[in-house]
Amino acid sequence: MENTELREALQSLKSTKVRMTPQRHAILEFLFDCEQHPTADEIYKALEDKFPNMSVATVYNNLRVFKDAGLVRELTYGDSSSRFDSNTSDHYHVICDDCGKIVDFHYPGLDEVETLAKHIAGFNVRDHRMEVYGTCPDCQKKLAN
Amino acid sequence: MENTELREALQSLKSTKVRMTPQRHAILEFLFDCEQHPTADEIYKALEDKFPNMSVATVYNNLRVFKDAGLVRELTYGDSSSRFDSNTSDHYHVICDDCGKIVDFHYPGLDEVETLAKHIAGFNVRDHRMEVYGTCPDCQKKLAN
DNA sequence: TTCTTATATAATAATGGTTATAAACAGTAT
DNA sequence: ATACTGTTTATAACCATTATTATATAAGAA
Ligand SMILES: [Mn+2]
Ligand SMILES: [Mn+2]
Ligand SMILES: [Zn+2]
Ligand SMILES: [Zn+2]
Repeated sequence: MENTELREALQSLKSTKVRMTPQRHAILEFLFDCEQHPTADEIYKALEDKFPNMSVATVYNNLRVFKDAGLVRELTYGDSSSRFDSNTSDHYHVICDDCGKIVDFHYPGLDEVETLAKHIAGFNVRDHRMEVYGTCPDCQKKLAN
Repeated sequence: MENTELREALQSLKSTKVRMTPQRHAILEFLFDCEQHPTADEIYKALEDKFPNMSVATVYNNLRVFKDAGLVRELTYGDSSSRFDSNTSDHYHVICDDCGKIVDFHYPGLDEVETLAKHIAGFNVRDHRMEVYGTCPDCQKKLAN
């Protein structure tokens, strides 16, 4: 089965000045097929068989294009690499401190928090970020040995 | 009035192998006096009059020492500089997208979120992170002009 | 189809926050 | 005094990301 969301993403890019190149298509396809949340370098390495001459800058450039078009979200974590998420619907993440795994986590939006921040701090609230940290089941098993 | 929390922090360092140096004391004092959430470089610049020869590595080294001792918390934001918070009590932050200002924000801990993450994802949950983003009152005024 | 040109790619250099290294230094214990 | 341990300073290295620029190409026009 073809990926519907990928088709929609390609369609939405057509309506702008953005041209479709084989590299761009492959990066977008990988992102939408990918269940995990890959880094730029992971995307680069995953495609090096198909595009042995692709520059890492091309990956970064395209990730920015996709981000600006609202097709992917960037997840940032301190000094380590950003991760990219083609799922732009509202969801949170649970992150393993040991292996770095990122698991999607659905939870009703924290509207109340945003409202309170608006009232207490006087901010014009746009967004919020929430993540839960801990040890994933796999790493729990490994640690038990 | 002397800063009680600073005294307690100094006391807790004494009980370890950590030695007290003038630089270390000044960095810790600055962090506890500072109402904002300074970057390493801001601390470095704030102390360059008192310690014209201090290395920026000394600031980073000490921030790590304090972090390991549980005296300060590091707030990370993607590719930009980390910020450091001497307030280790439970609180959240509201952050201005325009000027970068970080405002403390008290809210009952999101225990429910942690519990759900544990049940749904099977994680051994350790903690969580939550931030609200928007435009601060000052920047709202500036934008209104 | 061929032409045109704005956009994309690839190769490489630059950036900037942070960390590593190593020599000099400063307390403390023996 | 000497040895020991931890600290500072200066500097180099690291590494993810971005900037630069010459070359290539996608896509609309002719
Ligand atoms: Mn996700
Ligand atoms: Mn704070
Ligand atoms: Zn894990
Ligand atoms: Zn602001």
